[in-house]
Parts: sequence; structure tokens; C-alpha cells
Amino acid sequence: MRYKQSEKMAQRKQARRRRLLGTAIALFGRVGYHAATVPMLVAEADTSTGAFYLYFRNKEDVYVAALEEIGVRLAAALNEEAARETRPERKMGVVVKGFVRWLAGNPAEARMLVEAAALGGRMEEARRTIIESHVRSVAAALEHLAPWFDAQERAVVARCWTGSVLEAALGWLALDAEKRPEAERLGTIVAGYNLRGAALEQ
Amino acid sequence: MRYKQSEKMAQRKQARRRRLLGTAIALFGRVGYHAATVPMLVAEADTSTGAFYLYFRNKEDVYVAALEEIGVRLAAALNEEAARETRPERKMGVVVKGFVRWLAGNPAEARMLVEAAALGGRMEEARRTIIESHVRSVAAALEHLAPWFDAQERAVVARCWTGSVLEAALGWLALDAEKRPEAERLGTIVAGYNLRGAALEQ
Amino acid sequence: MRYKQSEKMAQRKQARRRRLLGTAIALFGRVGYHAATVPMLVAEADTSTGAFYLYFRNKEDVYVAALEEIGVRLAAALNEEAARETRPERKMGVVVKGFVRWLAGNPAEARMLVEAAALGGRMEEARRTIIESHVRSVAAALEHLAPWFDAQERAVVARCWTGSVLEAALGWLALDAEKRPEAERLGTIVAGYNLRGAALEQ
Amino acid sequence: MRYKQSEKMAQRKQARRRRLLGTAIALFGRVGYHAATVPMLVAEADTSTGAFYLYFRNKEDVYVAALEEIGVRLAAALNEEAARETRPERKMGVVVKGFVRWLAGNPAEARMLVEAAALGGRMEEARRTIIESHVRSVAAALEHLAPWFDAQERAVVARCWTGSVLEAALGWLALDAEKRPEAERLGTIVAGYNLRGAALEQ
DNA sequence: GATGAATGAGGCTTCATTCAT
DNA sequence: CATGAATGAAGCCTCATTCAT
Repeated sequence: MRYKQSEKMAQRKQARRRRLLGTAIALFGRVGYHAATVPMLVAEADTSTGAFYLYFRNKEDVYVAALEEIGVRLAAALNEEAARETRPERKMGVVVKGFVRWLAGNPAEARMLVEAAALGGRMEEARRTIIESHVRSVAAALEHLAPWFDAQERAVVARCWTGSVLEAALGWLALDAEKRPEAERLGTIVAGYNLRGAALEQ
Repeated sequence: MRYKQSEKMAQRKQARRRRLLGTAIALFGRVGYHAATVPMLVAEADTSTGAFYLYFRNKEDVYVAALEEIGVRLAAALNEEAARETRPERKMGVVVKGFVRWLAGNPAEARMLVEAAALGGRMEEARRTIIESHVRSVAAALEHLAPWFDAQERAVVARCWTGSVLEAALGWLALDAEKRPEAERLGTIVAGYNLRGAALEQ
Repeated sequence: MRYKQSEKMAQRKQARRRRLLGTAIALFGRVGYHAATVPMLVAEADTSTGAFYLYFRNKEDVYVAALEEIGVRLAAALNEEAARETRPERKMGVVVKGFVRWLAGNPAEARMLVEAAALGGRMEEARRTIIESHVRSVAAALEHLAPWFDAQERAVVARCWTGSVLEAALGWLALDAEKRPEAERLGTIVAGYNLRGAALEQ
Repeated sequence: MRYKQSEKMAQRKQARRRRLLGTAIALFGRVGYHAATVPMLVAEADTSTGAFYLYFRNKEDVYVAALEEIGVRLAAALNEEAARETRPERKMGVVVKGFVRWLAGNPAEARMLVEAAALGGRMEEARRTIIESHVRSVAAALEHLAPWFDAQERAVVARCWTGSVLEAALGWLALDAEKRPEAERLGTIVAGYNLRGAALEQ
């Protein structure tokens, strides 16, 4: 009996933590790190300040946790995308398109990924971890598909790859909704650009 | 009643304004918008709080002015680069390399260009103006050199172009100085990437 | 999730708000709106800056709240006075005397009532509300007791009534304590003046 | 020659001082003591900060000087009014009406007279001097016309007299221009009130 | 465990006044 | 004499974090 109760409690704790995290992504994505206040966050998550500090050490801490959550979700989305395509030489194009689509569909996440680049400390680091992870997997793929690049070139190319996707998505998000091309078409253009850039096509 | 302001005084005013602006770029580039305080800025520029508010309406205002100054300097650097190369089909490559070199040599400016993307309000707008200006000139060049793209594609491609340059430079700056490739080499790789991406080569 | 706030806490909150308000009246009455600072106020009320902003939006806000509190207290005092006297034709005289006595006994409140006339914005408005309320009740009384005045005359007469009471009290307060006539006597003179002025006597 | 020049100069100095004073009355009357800044004042008077401090010791000093100027102008207006009426028993009524008309026609001056009551220090004192001067001349007149009052009563009655005029004028000024009664009519009502109050009529 | 009232350091900004030109 | 750039003290207010209930 007591055991089950604590089980339930543990579940509730996790549930609340997850709600705080979700709200945090939405809030940080909407107003940015500095304009977001802890009172705001707990009000939107329908909890209390005290509860917040029960789950996170401080504001920076949620931001980092939120970023890590974003990293997990993004990786999951891209892996799923990649798994769907079996032909290795097609995988990369599919992944870029998936990346673009994901950013277009998750503007809060996209904005945090951009903002974190200049937040310093652990937050900038967490952002770098996510980007590097993507850069590395691109670089790894290039090792097989584009053996004509040396390691240094691969690293730079992978970064160009990531940067072009982010900025394209950011520019797209800044447009008025009715002026935007389809997210699908955006993905196709960006994918083409990057595949050519990495000399994997044409 | 109203005496003509002495030449000397006007010059000094301009000099002080410029010193504040220069210090602002260095400071914002080093610690970022939020960590930078007005007292810090005036201490480094060796003036007083009052003087600061004589030249700028508020902190946001200097940031915007600094960004505009960066825009001017960047444009000047790229124009000079472009002017040196007469063969039109080579110009774009030269400009990318110049861009990369400039960012590599001006880390404070580079960091502001990245940070401003998430600062909201007039600051984000000022950043967009700079980027858009570059994006537009790339898109304009593509109109002649890559007539196979339609307008929408040109816009996206130009953004990929800019994004890849920025992220490549940012990644390069994040490396320890001794691990970095030569700035020149970085420029060559990024230029190759973008020229292929825009289908201007190979 | 949301526990009912304990009774005790709610009481303490009210107590602290009231202490701030009381201190504010004393402070504003002593040094005036502009010379009073928030740090002063919280020091005298024995709280913290943060607590102050928990209960009031800003300095102007406490001033308005203090003024409203004054309005309530004044109205209560005058009503009590009026209730004690049953003969309608005597009520007005009793009220003036009560008003004068109240101002003489509450110098901080009196001073705020005078100062607020020139503070602009919401503060001037709050002051007007109090004065108008008194003016209106005088005008209403006159409607019965002095039917020979038309509406316009009544409005002006009521204002004269209020103005003479305030200035008489202010002048009295400005005197050295030992030179002052008894507050009681002051009230009698002012009451006589106003009753004659409104043609209610002699 | 040199003598004449300095004559001219002295005249110009006086002219500028007077312009500053006039502008000060208008400005203080419009925005109040605290909201008015020295830069504002010199801009409106089309001079320089330096010039301002040549003629006045500081901001409080102009305020006091402006108040004194108001006192002079008011006294002049009332004396002229009084001189026009030869019958002594009518003089007081004429003066009240003149006072009311003057306040109605000089809102900036009226507002300063109200504001100064709570400004503390030399400003409050200067205001008191003006009011007392008026109060004293009313009290002096009462000595002859209303010998039934003792000295204490005369002092209070004179204050009631002044207070009712000021508040009546202030209330009138606060009305929308189209809702106001004629200034002339306002004066008649206020005069009647005060004459009856002082038992000089009916 | 949960709550939210309380704290107070520290940032931004204004403006009276001075003084070099 | 006149000018207006420069100074810096001081006030208002925000918000991350703690802790009594």
C-alpha cells in the first residue's frame, strides 16, 4: 500500500516535471530566456514557485533541461525520418528535409536553438552539444559518401550544412504565414542546396 | 544669441560618440547584451553615465547603433573585396571568402550578429536588415548567374548561403586558437560549399 | 494542487498592506510626494522594497491608495458627526465643524489633500473624487435648505465651502502650536462663515 | 560710448531675465515644479543652461522669483480693480470679483499658487507671503467694515475668504471650457458668498 | 510535500549643476 | 559674456531565490 502510494507520487512528480519542461519550452521559445520569469513559468504551468525549485536548481537549469529535451526530440524525429529511407545515398537528403520540416513545425524549439547560441555558460554548451551531435552525424555520413573530403573539410562542411538549415528555417519562420512557401518545398530547396554543397549530387 | 558651435566641440562630440560605439561593440561582443551594463560600458569608454545618455537614448539604442555600424563596416569590407575581382563569375566566391575572413577577424561583431537574432524588438530588426541586405545582394547576383532558380528558390538559397557562412565562422571561433585551420582555408572550404550549393560550380 | 491559502497568511498580508498604507500617509504627509522615497517608506514600515511592490504597483499607486483611504476615513468621520445631530438645519454646521476638527487632528491627511491638487494624473483625480464627493453632498444638502440657489450657484457655493475649510485648516496648521486658537473655536468660526455664506443663517 | 553700451547690455540682461521668468510661469503652470526641467525651460525661452544660472541661483530660485512676480501682478490687478471703485463698502466685492477674474484669466498663475502650497521650503514661504498679503488686506478692510469680529476671527475669516476664491477658481478651471459658467458670473457668486460670510451683506 | 510571501541586490535612467571653450 | 557638453548622485523598480507555514 505504502509502496504503491510512493509509486503514484513518483509518477506525479515526473508528470509535473514534464509539464514544467513543456511549458518552459513554449515560454522560452515565445519570449526568450531573459524576458521569461520564473513566476510567469509557474503560472503557465499552474504550479508554484516552490515546486519549481523542487525540480530545477534554477532558471538556467530549466533552460538547459529544456534544451536537452529539444535535443532528444529532434534526434528522435531525425532518426525516425532516416529509418524510413533505406537507400543510404538518399538518407541525407531525407534527413535535411526532416530537419527543416521539424523546425518549421516547432518554432519555439527553433527559436531556443538560435537564442542559446549567445547565452553563454552551460546553455551555450548545451546548444553546442545538440548541434555538434548533428554535425558529427553529418560528418560521419560524409566519411562514407564523400571520401574526397579530408577530416577538416568534413567538419566545416557539416557546419555549413547545419547553419544553412537553421537560418533557412529561421528566415521562413520570420515570414508572414501567408507569404511562406510550403514547408515541404522549403525542405526540398534546402536539401538540394546542401547535397550539392557536399558534392553528393550532380 | 545662439553662437555657432565651435568646430572643435563638434569634433569632440563625434569622437566621444565613436568611442562609445566602439567600446559597445567590444563589450557586447564579449559578454552579450544582457550581461553588459551601462556602468561597465562607460567605465571602459572612460566617460560618465550622463554622457552615455547624451549620445544614446538607452541601452537598446546603443546596441542597435552598434549593429548598424557593424552593417556598414561589413558592407564596406565586402564591397572592397568585390571591387578587387573583376570577373563576374568569380565575384561571389571572393565575397564569401571575404565574409568568412571578416567574421574570423572580428569576433565581437560576429557574436553580436548571432546574438541579435534572438534579442527581439528593434535589435532583431536591425540584425535582420543587415542579413537581408546581404541576402538580397546574393539573391540579385544569382538572378544573373543562376537563372535556373525561380524567385522563391533564390530567396531560400541566399539564406542558406548566409547561414552557412555564419555558423561556419561561429564554429571556427569556438575552437581553441591552435586547433583552428587557417582563416584562409576556412574561407576556401565555405566558398566551395556555397558555390556548389548554388550550382555555380561543377 | 492548489491549496487553500491559510487564514493566518491572508490576515498577515492584509496587516502588512495596512501598515504600508498607514506609514505612507504619515510619510507623504510629512515630506510630500516627491521627497518621499520608496526606501524611506519601507524602512519606516519595517519591510523590504520587494514587499512594497508586492502590494502596490508603484509609488504613484500607494499615493492614490493612501488618498482613497483618507477619503474613506474622512467620510466616516463626517457621517458619524452628521448622525449625531438629528435636526436637519443644524447638520451642516456640525459637519463643517467636524471637518475642521478632523483636518486639525490629522495634519498628514490634510497636507496630502492640499498637495494632491497639483500632482497631476491619477493622484489629482483621486483628490478630486474626494473633494467632489464632499462638494456634492454639500450641494445636495443645499438643494433642500437653500432652494433659492440654482444648480450652478449650488456647485460654486459648495466649492467655496470646501475651499474655505481647507485653507482655514491649512493656515491654522501652519501656525506655531502655541499661537493657535482651539480647534473647537476655529471650527465655530469657519462654520459661521460658511453658513452665512450659504445664506443658511441670519 | 562704453557707458551707453553697458546700458544697452544691462537692458538686454533684464530683458532676458524677464523672458526666462515669463517662460517659467508658463512652464511651471503647465507641468508643475517637478516635471519642469531646466533644459525644458531654457529651450522654451530660447537661451542656454549657462545663461539660466547667470540669472538664477537654481531651479527653486526661479520658482520663487516667478511666484514673487505673480504676487506683484496679482496685487497690481487687485489694486487697479479697487481704485476703480470709490465707495468703500463696495470695494471688497469688487476685489473678490477681480481676484476670481484674474485667476480665471491666468490659469498658469492659478496653478502655481495651488501647487506652491505643498512645495516646502522657500517656495511654500513665498506662496504664503502672497496669500498672507491678501489675507492681511482683507483682514484690514474687515477691521473697519466688520468691527464686530475680534482679531482672531478676522484672521480666520480672511483665510476662508482666500481659500474659497482659490478653490472656486480651481474647480472652474478644471471644467471643460464649454461647461463653464461665464467668469463674470462665477465672480458674482463667489463675491456674494464671501460678503455674506463676512457678514458684510444681508 | 507544496505553497507563495518576502527579500534585497543591482540595473537603468534622469536631471540639477558645473565649467572649459 | 554665452554656451551646452559633461558629470554623477540618487531614485525607481524587477525578479531570482529562500523559507516559514
